Amino acid sequence: MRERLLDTAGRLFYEQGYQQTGINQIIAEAGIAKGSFYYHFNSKSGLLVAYLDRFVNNWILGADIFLAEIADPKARVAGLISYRIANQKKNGFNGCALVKANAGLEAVDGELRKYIGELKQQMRDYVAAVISHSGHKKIISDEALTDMVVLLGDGALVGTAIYHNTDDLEKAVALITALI
Amino acid sequence: MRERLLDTAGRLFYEQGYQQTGINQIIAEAGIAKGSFYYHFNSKSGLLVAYLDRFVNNWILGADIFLAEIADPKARVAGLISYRIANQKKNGFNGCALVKANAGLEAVDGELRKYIGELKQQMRDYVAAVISHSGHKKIISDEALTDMVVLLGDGALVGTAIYHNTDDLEKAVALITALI
DNA sequence: GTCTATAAGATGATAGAC
DNA sequence: GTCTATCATCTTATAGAC
Repeated sequence: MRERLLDTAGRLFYEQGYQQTGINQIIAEAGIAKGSFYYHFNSKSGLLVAYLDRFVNNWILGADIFLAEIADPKARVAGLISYRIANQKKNGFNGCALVKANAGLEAVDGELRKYIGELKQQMRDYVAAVISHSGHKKIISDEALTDMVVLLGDGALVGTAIYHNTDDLEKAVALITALI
Repeated sequence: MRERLLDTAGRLFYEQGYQQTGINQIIAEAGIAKGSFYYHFNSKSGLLVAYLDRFVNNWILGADIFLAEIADPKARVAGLISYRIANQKKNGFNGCALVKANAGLEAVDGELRKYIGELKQQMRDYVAAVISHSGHKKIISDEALTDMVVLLGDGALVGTAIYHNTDDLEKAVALITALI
């Protein structure tokens, strides 16, 4: 039941946004009563935290699987963006789940925003690890390349969420490929 | 009155997000009755469109003023990001208004998302114009540099909205400076 | 652990007086 | 053009039966 709620809520949060998705819709689509929902989660924002946590875990696990297919360690750096392209094609071009969740919070809620920042840092650490094992051309430093991949990736996902295509992500792949 | 509503709503939309801001709060802070609000705007999303339109106009006007202070046309390319740093410091580190508004819409509302895409294109055209007059080193093409500036800028604003600082934007300045 | 019924309040929007 | 009063609906969350 808890898993079913997380699945349904995750899908709706990502497609519609956190604020746009009400408890009523979540329980209706999951086929679960309201009382049961509040047995498993203490509040709507508690559900959001659980969802974001699972999202980042799955993102890293999925990246491991995706990059394992790429033999050349240099190509894996560009593969970090290709992975995002694959994710977007699979999940409806709604951009980054963390960014979308962050935009759906009041400016007041610094606690939750801080937590999102920590999750984002986990993703950045993963990117940095891939780059450190890549043996790239060192046109720019490891750190600068990490900035490049993270910032270009996030910027391109912004375009993805607005235009509902992967054009910007493909531009990002081209820009990064020239540097590795 | 209409201007006062736009000012108040714009500030609240940007600080809190579109969905988080109710008509009641807008009219309370603007000191205007609900009936008067609906005399000036036909709906809440009508107000959003007017606000976004004005935002992009002001963004371009502000960029003109900001870049006029920079003598070297090459330095103006990096100045496009410095401009965003100045904006964020002035307005509370909430990222890009268009991105934030887009995240606050249902997936269903394709019409409004398309309009946001057009506004975003106006900003990109402005960036492309600055670059075409910059006489940069041509390490990469005009088009690739435009992608770079737009995507790095948007990506860095994502970090700004999450961490409430300009660290990522300053990294973007460094990356771009190395290319011009 | 799941359910139904309900609470208290906020939401966007409208009607009609002045 | 601005106001007050009101509408139906939706929101998150709780109480208590089974």
